[in-house]
Amino acid sequence: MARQATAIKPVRLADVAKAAGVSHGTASNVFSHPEIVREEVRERVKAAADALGYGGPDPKGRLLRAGKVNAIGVATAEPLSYFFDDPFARVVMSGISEICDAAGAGLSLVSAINGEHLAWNIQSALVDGFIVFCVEGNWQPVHLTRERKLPFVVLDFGYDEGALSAIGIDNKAGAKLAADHLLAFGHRRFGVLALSFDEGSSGPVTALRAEGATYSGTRDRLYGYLETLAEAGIDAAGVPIYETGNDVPTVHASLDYMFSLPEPPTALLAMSDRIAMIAIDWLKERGLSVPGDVSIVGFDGVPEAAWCKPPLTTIAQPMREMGRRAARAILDPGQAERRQEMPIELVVRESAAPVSAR
Amino acid sequence: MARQATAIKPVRLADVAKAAGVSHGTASNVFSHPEIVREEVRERVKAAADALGYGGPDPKGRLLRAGKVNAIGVATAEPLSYFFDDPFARVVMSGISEICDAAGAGLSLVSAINGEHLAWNIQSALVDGFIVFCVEGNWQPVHLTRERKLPFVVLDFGYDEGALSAIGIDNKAGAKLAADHLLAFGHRRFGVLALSFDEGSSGPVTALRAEGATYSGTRDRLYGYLETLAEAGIDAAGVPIYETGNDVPTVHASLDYMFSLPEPPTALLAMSDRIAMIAIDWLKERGLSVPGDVSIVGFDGVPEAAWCKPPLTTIAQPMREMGRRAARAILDPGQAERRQEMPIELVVRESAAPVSAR
DNA sequence: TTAGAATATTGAATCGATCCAAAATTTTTT
DNA sequence: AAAAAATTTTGGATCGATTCAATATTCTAA
Repeated sequence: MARQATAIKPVRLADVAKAAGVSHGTASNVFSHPEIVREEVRERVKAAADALGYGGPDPKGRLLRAGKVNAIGVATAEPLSYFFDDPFARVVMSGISEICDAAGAGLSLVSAINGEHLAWNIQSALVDGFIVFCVEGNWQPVHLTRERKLPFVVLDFGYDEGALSAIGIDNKAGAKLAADHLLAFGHRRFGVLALSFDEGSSGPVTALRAEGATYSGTRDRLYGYLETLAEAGIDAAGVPIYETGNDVPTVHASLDYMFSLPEPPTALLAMSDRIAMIAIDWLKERGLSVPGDVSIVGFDGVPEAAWCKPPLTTIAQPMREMGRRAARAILDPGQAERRQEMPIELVVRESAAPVSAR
Repeated sequence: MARQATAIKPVRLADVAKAAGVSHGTASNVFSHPEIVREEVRERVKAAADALGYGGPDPKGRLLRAGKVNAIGVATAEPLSYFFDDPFARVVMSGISEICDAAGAGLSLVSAINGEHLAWNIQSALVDGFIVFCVEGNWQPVHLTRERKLPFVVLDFGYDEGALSAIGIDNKAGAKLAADHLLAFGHRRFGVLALSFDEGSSGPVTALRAEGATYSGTRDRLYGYLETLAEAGIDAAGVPIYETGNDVPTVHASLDYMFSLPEPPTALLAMSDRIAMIAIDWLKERGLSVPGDVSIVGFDGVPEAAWCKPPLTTIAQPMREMGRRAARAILDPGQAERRQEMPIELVVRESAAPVSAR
């Protein structure tokens, strides 16, 4: 049997109907409502379909009439591989999948690094609604998606324009939790390993940096840390803050900076688990023990954080549940609330401990 | 601005045209070929669209005319979350993503645990072609996909019906590589931790078990192991073989079995990295050192295998490249070959070492 | 001013199905 | 055997756009 892919002229339902000597209405029924057509006719039509190599009703045609695609779109401005590589995204996607599976819905991933493609891809995506991964405060996909006038939910990683239906967390409260935990262990010398405040920037900064920040998540986390420290009587202005790009080189740079200070920190507040894990590796390589010499608390609650050495104490977002909610909001758009704030939680593991006696 | 999701009556291009007092042909051009319509008219139509809350040309309509969806489908009979959770799948997906990104194509994931949904989802997926993850030798999605008469490629994890375009590896050759490696270290007492030969079966087996196996991958790997051992003068009939379900309980059972034998193995041939990693944990818990007391070689080359303790020696499949090829085959169906056999490679890490002197 | 060229706009045909009211056929009832 | 009821089949309308040949309009040049 030769490959069929090269079929020059696709067979249409009408062709099958003609060949079987029935109306197209009947032919359609054979495939969509077989129970209402007489057996004899049904067989004849099916035989004709087989003979012509008909691949079943083309969903393109069906779709137009049906209206509903039965698929939810997930959009991001990151490359598509983000969905499979990024630990955070993966857990969220897993939650989304769960709901799709239960509803028998499909999942369409839409992305593009290059802006032009992104626009087109979002405009032409065949979906009933969008979940937008608004990573790194890039709002373009949000706007594009909104244009489609389809149900959509923003998975908000630091974005809070009131007007849209978003699912997010209280970043400031999360940061407070982290700082409180370290404070309770008696730490007084802190360092903040921040995420970007604006697209692509990095380097040592002061608290003022947060003011005009594009990424409100970063800003809120910083405020959460600093306010908590201040309440504990620590001079927030003296706390070194370094803006990293959530990648190895900038995190290394941030640590080079902090540990060359006259009074290096004994406690590190990392705004992501990724940063924290990179930091742990760096510290171990420098012969500093975690949490013996330096304690560190991450942020996000990525699965990897549980396997790393030592297991990372972190602020966990309910990622899977966020995914579930987002998917439900699309599949059942009626009851989407304006904004859902999910609870965060301090997950105590082994990377933070009482300040050492030495 | 109120939520739009509840729009009772979606606005159609024709409505916009009417409101703007132009033909629908012109209205269509405003969106699809704006350069050929006079500026004044263009603005008028756009204004009308805005006023009516038109979300842009509905891809459902456009699609029917255009023919091409510009999306590739990935189908499996596993739940959707498989794509985000399974380490093997993730790497393959990452390769697929790469090509989709480059081509500006979307990615539609299709699945269903329940067979009925699967059929429907595959039949109604809006895609230009399918990549089928034929895990665990479940052929149903393959047949369903073939029915669509679209380009499709099977990512073959142990399936080799000649008639279809598949991408796979030479399982037997891979198994030989693994066995040779352990043989070279002087091992003479082996144990085989097999994958299933048929849907859901497990337990201790003999080489005969492979004969009628549904899963040719499992069969070929077993033959590869056994033949190589036999060539080295080892009595293949004396090698314990245990069929596992690639999960913790059955792998534990397999180890309980092997290590209660009078002459427990010093070298383990695992048919998947997952099995190997579960085995390593089990061995360590029993106080057996790897590779000091027991050497083990995995199969697949999953990323985790590099991070585990000790890092796993394994037979790597070029998963990412398999994904890339599959995606290319769909996007450019002309030159899909019948079957592509990808090279496998022995990745030497630390889980296998010379047999200990004791 | 006007013929001719260049540019814009129109509207019918098309994509591939499903739906549904009406017509045809078969079955049941009287 | 005719009428009534039930079951099948038909074919036109529809979903929402794009395309393209034909027509209308505007611009240029004489």
